[in-house]
Amino acid sequence: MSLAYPLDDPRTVRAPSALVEVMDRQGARVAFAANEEIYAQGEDVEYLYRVVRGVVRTTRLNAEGRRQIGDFYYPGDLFGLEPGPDHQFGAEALSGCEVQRVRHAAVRAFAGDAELDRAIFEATRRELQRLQEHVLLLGRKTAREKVASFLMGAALRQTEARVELPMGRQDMADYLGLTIETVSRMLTQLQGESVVEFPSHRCFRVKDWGTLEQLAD
Amino acid sequence: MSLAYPLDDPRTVRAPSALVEVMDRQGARVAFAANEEIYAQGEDVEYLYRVVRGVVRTTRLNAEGRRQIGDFYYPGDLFGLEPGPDHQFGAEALSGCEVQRVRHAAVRAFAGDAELDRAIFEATRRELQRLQEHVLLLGRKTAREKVASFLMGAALRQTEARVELPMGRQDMADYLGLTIETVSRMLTQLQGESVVEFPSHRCFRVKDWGTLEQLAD
DNA sequence: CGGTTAATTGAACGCATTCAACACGAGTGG
DNA sequence: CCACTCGTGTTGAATGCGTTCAATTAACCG
Repeated sequence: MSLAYPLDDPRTVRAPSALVEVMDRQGARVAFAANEEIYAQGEDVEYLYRVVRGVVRTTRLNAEGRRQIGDFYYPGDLFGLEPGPDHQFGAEALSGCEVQRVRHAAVRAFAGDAELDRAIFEATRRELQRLQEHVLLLGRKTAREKVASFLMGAALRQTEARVELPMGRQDMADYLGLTIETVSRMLTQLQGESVVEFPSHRCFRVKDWGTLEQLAD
Repeated sequence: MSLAYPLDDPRTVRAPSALVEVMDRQGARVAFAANEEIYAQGEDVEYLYRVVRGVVRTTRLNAEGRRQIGDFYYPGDLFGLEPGPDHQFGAEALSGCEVQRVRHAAVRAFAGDAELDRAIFEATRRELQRLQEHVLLLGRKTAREKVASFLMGAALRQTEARVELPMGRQDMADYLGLTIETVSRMLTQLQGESVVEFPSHRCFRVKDWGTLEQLAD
């Protein structure tokens, strides 16, 4: 077997077929209502998940109740891959959603299949890249830049001009390390400068790609 | 035994044996002076590295010159494993240091060895864990908590009561997403409260583990 | 329509930054 | 040994960005 050498750009790699096959054969589909918990922070890692429909968020709460969102997972994305034996972050259905899940034990039974190992490794590497960007965003960006980066990411995720935001302001804030008020102010500001336009709370359109790109770095 | 392993630290992540073997056989040792660049941000990923002596930092600069430190790597740690084909972060010798490096191509020649693949995968997962903690630190901790977390991490890295800090204040600040002044103030504050004690700038001792632990979460 | 939650806006506050001055230590040469 | 310098770290005062608290508005759903 061979892992992901040479290194390719994870952004170009989509759903790894070998893994999808195993998940299709061995995995069960489970539906979750909005805000329902898929697994809890601190729970043992048991399953490997894949989003079929809807969006999933991973969250972590500290002792004082401050919440940090790890990431948002869209249809096709793998999640639940964690470095340790227990979940550092919990997972919740953002909207009503459907996920496919398979026990790690079942995946392990297929170990030896090179393509499968590669698929899991790829997913882990993609996770690494997301986290690197997240660190950069949280560490050295202003509120304005954080929000711009977020909108940029959402816009790049879809091809249409009209971008749908599946999450509310609180989720955005907890991802960006800000408060809802600051997020709201920055959105108003960016809209006032005609960088973006919000026909409704959960939907926007980019009007000035240059400025947005520059702000997002 | 061909490899110097100057590690007495239980928390430091050691390179898995299969990988160490390959690096010993195929890898070259290279020495770097303090602040010398090991590889640049944006450069192609060519080698896999392992710290032999000294400490390495990974850094990323944005357009405005703001710097974010990804992590610090100690003897025994693997670094240079990145998710994409090019380095998102550059690597520099913090102090004078010695690293062992092996081309990914050489590692690839040994692919097929299950233990080796597993070793690289393990290293990637450890990287993931470090990043998860970093995200949490940057997103939802106060300056006081950030500095406390940093000291906690440094203290847990070694068994002795006297903890050596290999990096300066600027490096600490750029890791924590703060300024040197704020870092300095928090250190003075924690010392004033007898949580820690600094006999010199680069060396400290924990006096109140309970408080430090609580601050670090 | 109300009833409820989510989002925006305003005003005051506070934490971290900024800018500036000062202290300290290490290395160098008189 | 002291004076000098340079780099690094600390401290002070003022500013400002983002938060906090509070009130208002908008959206959603019966």
